[in-house]
Amino acid sequence: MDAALQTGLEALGDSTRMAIFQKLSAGPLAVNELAGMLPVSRPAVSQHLKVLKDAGLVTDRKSGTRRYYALDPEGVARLRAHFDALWDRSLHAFQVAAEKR
Amino acid sequence: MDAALQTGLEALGDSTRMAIFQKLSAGPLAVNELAGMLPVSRPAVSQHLKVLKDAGLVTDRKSGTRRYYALDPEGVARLRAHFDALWDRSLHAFQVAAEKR
DNA sequence: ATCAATGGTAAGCCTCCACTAACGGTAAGC
DNA sequence: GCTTACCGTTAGTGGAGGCTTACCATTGAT
Repeated sequence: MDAALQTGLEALGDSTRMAIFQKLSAGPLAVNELAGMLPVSRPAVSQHLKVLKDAGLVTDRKSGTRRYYALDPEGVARLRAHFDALWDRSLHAFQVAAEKR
Repeated sequence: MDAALQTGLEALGDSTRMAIFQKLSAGPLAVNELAGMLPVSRPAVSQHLKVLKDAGLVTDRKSGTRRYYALDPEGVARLRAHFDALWDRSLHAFQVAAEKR
């Protein structure tokens, strides 16, 4: 199958990680700020961010004692391409089946 | 948040369900046929199909003793729309952040 | 009516993983 | 120096869910 697609899916499959992703889609945020918006502790957020970073969906930038996380547009675009291909294949197959009638 | 997006994500987040989705993208299949292609038992496939059906990604059609499952183009299109909106928001936010520099 | 084929469901097990608590580490301010 | 703020990591735990086994229902064939 497609490893990148599967990795991205598993990364966003968890609801908390998806929430983090949504928050970051509004702009960069520090770990504490993220933890303040979510019903989980700060270490949990840290761990989720690690997963998102390993999946190439997020980048981090250190600023003083704080560390800001932001979406990685390259990783997002790559994942989007995989999804688009998946949708196309799926809907194309349905189109063929419909015409065969 | 967006419940439909979250439901669809959790549905496809599992690797086995994703595999089922991929198989069905080639055309309708019966439960036994799906189980034969996958390293899990038939009941497991049935349970996964139930989840996919509840998420609106799959439809079932009874034919004799067999039950054929197929992708639901409407549900797929709906999920795709949510994803597209998510990508757009994400990349737009990055664009804004880049111009602000 | 009996049997085979197909599949949905229940119960139980077991693994995985999300989460917290505790610790250590680094940077800024006093 | 000391303290405060912020963060990553580890160890341990609890719960969620994926899987199998067993059972039952339905359909079609003999």
